[in-house]
Amino acid sequence: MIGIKYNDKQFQVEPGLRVKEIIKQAEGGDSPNLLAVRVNGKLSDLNSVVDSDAQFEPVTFSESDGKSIYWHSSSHLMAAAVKKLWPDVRVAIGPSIDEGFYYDFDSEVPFTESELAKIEAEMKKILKENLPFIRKEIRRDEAIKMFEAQGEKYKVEILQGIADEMVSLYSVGDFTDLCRGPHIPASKKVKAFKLMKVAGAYWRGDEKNKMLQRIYGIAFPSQELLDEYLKNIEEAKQRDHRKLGKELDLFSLHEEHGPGLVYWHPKGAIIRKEIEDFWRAEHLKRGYDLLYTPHLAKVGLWDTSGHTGFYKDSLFPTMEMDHSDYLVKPMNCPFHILIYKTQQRSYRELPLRWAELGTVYRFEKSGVLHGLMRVRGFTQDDAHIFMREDQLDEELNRCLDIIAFMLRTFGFSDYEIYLSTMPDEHIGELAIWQRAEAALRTSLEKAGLAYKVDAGGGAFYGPKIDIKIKDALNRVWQCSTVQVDFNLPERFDVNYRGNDGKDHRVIMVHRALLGSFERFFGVLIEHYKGAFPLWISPVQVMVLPLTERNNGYAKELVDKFIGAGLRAKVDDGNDKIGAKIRTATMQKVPYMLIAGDKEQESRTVSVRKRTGEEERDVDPEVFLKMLVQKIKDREIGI
RNA sequence: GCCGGGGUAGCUCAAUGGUAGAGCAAUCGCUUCGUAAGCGAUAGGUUGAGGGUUCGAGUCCCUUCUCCGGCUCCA
Repeated sequence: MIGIKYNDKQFQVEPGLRVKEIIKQAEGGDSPNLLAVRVNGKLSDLNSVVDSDAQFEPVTFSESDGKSIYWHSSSHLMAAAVKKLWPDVRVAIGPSIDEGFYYDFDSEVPFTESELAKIEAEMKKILKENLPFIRKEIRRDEAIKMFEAQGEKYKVEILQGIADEMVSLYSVGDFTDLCRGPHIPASKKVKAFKLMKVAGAYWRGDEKNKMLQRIYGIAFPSQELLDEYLKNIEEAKQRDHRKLGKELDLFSLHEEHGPGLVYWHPKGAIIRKEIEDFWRAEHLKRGYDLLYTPHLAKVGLWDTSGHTGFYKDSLFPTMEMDHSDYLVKPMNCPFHILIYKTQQRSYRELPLRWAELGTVYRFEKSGVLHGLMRVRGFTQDDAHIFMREDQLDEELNRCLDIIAFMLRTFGFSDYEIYLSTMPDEHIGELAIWQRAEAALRTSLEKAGLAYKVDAGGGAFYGPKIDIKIKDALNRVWQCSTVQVDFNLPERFDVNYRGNDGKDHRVIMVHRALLGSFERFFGVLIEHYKGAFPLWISPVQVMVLPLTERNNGYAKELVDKFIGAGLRAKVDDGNDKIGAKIRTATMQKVPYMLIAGDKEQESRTVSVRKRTGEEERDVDPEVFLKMLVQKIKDREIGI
């Protein structure tokens, strides 16, 4: 007999029993939510056999390991269905992902909607049959032979990269796949699923390799959970900045006149202006100077900076004028360096913190453009800090502090921070890298920001911190960045005169808080679903006269608010009050002031928020003062 | 750039290879109304562009631009 501990219950069983049988004994029946177990902390199948003392912990869908097992098994089931329908299709890999699963197939048949429907139907059959997942361990060379015989060349390639002598296979029905596992015990555990989309994906993620067809899917233990998931996706789509940008008249793109180039409409432009004003004021407060630099420079400057070499593919082509070639700037840094080098700099004047809202152009590949998030022309809220090495810690702290301040002001709390360290190919001494990485690390910790380390993910010229914000569909976009640069100071020979009378190399830090105005605007639109905080709302107050008789009083009110520096408008159109409210609410105007005969008589207003709350008999003067204060405080709520 | 799917009125979408339509928005008129859509009329199109097949193309074929979803990339 062996000793088993499950859910704090201790008991004795025969050796050689399957996990699920042991648990059945322990629980006195089936545990329908159970997907797998941890045996002494290690994930294991319910079908596995136990012959020694062990401690079991249940794994269910409610935890992340449970989800990944569930989705991984679902991907096997999908592959089983595909192989049944098209035996000639070759399978590549099929993991679980953050939300759901995918499987990559090499198929002559292009998978379209109708194929997805067929696969779904076949999967349903497989689920009904309740086929068990069976694990088998065999020698690696035997596995290679087996997959070679089946023509599964991708599996063979994977196996050739595995060092272990023994590998495990999982079979479900007729479909056997190379897999570490664990898996759910049988196909019936998957209650509700949907194949979401099909997309191309390169084998092993390398664009030189063949493009495979990747089918994405999602699965849940109940139809209700699936419905809820699909509903959430629909709701997220309602937040898409491209849709809201049109509906709220914020910006446009004109593909026929240049993809990836953004036109800011009046309502978008006023938001940008507010953010810019705030940004500039905050920089001046924090010891930055502001710069303006040109949009073009002769090719020679970009040869020195290295852009014509390293980043050739993303530059707009040269313009020739009077026998000289010019390039539109993809970055601001070289210009700031040129300004730095107009004088012999002393150690006494460092650090120099130079900020610019610099508009740059990069020729991004056609397939990567995405609304405001990935564009070809954008304005970076860029700054370069030139400093002595002994100032590094202090300056990085200041960078992180202003980043945290900015993100907080705009109401962001859901973001990911990465510290990217030295890659294999790099320039600069190991000592200075370590020094800079340690400085970045301590500044993050000092700012109280949780971060992940992306080992080897730094740029060749220095380590960096990236902050990524999520969009409505959970895609992450980089906004803030702090990068230490050992490269440009070398290339441009950027120095200062030290107190020893000798020249020393400056340390240069690039940093952006918002990243680009375009991307940040896109993220803001989605974050607020277009219902912006009062201080950046394009129209802050909409006055709605009830009838024509009240137009005069309404205009009087509007003038009062405009006079106090607010953005107020009147809707004196020929609509009923309900329609006017509907229009203003859909435009996400924070406050509607309803002015009818009663209000006009008593010199009051009726206030309605875009959220639907109402308040009658409000003194406009008091209301105005309250709004002015909220704007001054940059309050996020209204 | 690659794979798949799209591009029809300002917007959102219809239209077995056989007369291009609807709703919203716009314009004009009526209506002057109490907290999320008042009524009627009018106007609006080289169906992304170019070529081809056909008696006939929004629809089928080719080229091209571009968008969407991914992949690769993102200094």
